[in-house]
Amino acid sequence: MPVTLKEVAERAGVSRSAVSRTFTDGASVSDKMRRKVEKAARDLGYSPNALASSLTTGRTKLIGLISNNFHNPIFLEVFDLFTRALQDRGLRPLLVNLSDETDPQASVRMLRQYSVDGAVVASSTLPPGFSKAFRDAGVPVVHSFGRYSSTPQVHVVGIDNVECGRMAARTLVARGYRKIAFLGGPESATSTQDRYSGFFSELGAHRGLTTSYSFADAYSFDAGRREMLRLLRAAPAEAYFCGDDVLSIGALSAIADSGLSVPEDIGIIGLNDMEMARWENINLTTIHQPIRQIVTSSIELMVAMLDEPDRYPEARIFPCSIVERGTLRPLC
Amino acid sequence: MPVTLKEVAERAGVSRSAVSRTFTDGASVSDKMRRKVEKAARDLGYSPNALASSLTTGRTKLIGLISNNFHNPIFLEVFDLFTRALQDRGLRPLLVNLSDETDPQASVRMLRQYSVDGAVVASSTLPPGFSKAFRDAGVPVVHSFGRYSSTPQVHVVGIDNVECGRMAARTLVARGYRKIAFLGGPESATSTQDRYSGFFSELGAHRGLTTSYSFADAYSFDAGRREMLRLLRAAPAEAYFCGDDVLSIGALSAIADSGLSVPEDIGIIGLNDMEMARWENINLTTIHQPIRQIVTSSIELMVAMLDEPDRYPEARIFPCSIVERGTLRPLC
DNA sequence: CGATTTTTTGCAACCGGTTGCAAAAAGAGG
DNA sequence: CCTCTTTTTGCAACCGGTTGCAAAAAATCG
Repeated sequence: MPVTLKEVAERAGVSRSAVSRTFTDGASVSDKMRRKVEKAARDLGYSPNALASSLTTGRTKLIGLISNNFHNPIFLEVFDLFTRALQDRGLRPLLVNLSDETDPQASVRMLRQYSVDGAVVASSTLPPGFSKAFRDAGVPVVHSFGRYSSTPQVHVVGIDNVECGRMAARTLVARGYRKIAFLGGPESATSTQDRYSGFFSELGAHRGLTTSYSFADAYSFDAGRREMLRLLRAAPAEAYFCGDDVLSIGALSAIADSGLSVPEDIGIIGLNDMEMARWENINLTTIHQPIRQIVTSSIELMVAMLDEPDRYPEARIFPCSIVERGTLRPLC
Repeated sequence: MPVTLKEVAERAGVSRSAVSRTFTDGASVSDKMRRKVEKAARDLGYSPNALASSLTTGRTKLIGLISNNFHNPIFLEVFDLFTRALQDRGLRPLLVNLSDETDPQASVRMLRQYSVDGAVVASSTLPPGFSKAFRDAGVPVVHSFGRYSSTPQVHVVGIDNVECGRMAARTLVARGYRKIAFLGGPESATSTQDRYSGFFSELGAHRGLTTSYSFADAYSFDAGRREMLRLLRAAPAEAYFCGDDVLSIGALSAIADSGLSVPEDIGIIGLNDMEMARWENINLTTIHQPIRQIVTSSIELMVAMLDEPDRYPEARIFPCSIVERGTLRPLC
């Protein structure tokens, strides 16, 4: 039983439009009127119904925030950054957990029912087709951490995973590793595929290497640990490029359990540069992904699209860099 | 430019009410009519505007999900569980990040503007007064992980933190530790206060102990690490009850860096039993907090309140239990 | 088959706001 | 003080749905 505009109008003895105008900025109201209305509103504890007004204005300030990764701590930081950035701009995140459901249409329908002004897909695993479905449905969308393409069909903000794969390969080769392996995230993830292809295309340019690969079934500590435990039972490689930092840290845990040590017995390079990577007892050599910039840029793009829905799709790709710590042997 | 009910009505050649009724379950529509309308709707790609209907029905199916902890990985799991549970029931989480803002009124106002059907406060740090503000504003609220009280003013679902403190104290004393300390989370957090008071009230019942305490400034790895590093520079205690598992793990990292070992030199007991706690290279002795049950129960309560907003407030407290692993010395 | 009951349908008002338009009020200028 | 502008205000229609009510249609029954 919240207070309505009509009640405020009656108490202030003015028309409903007058009340509406005092709460719409840019509308023409005299100071006298404004004071009268504000007084009445305060007395009654009125605050306008955002949803009702969205009916006529066509904007809800609701933004769908869609993710399918609720196991990788990096995403807690991502959620933190996204929600703050949205809130700072008066936008509201409607969170969608895609963990099981993966059909874009269901999400699109749901978000349209709630008339979201836009949608942010925050996932390094979903294919471009997923976010495309939003665009097709007329929902402004930006795909954060999505697959890089020189001809993107939707706005993409992220990194060039192929290049990261190459960078990892160059780094391992430079350290003199000859038996080199890729321990990827889920095989179906676009980020896994791209890192894989960059990694092996670069390795292919070098001779005398023994290479192999396998995939963890999720971007999570446990999956990395399990997969590394499995690898250790066979003959492990000299160095691994792990799909990301959580996989790396899971792998490190597995290696420690087996009595082997890093970097003496096995080298590890990760990707993300999450907070934990710099703990002294982890001290992970990794590729830094500029998460804050990606989030900030995604939101800027989203905001721009609110005014200009048909904005030409662009890819914003941020450079990554190697962070040298202690899980690879020194340069020879 | 989404399709509206009116357009569907015109295409099907029926009244708008007919269309509305086919999409409202429990409404009386003949099969013939239903088929006609559904056909037209399908042709046009219509789906009803949830916000418009909320105007008359008074329900948005929007639930505010409020948290101020975006640094503790345990909360990623909490978000995962909450969002799934809500989605399974056709409810939508509107995420509120309280990291900076801490005045309840601002959140209350915002969530009322969006006419949420209810609010879940997921925080072990916010005081009961925070959630009370929602109740006072007529917004059904449940405080998950909130402070236990025998006379709760709002629905509270969680654990008895005082009892957990006692449990930790009993465990440490039983292992023969005499120099015992509390490494709490933020001092202002209700969970910290309760764990502290339970811990020391139990210790007080034993003689010959040396006790001390300090607080980390957040429930995060880094804060735990920093605080333990500080403690190690002075004379550390024999055993620590850490505010929660992330603090424990941060502390373990600090201890490892200092060349000391666990449990030989220092004992640690945590609280939460997060996934990482059972990694073999961490192997943290801790107190298990039944997160899934807390979340499930919170949502059940929320759903019940949607039908019965004035339901008498209750506290649902779940028992915790010690999980013995390797960070305390064996029982003597 | 007609009368009676039950089901289905459409009308019109309403939910809580916004907004184009014209009338009313205020200000400017002579 | 009277015009002419400019600003402020209210009316009424509209946004996309829902719902009570009464009329129309269908079903039941003797």
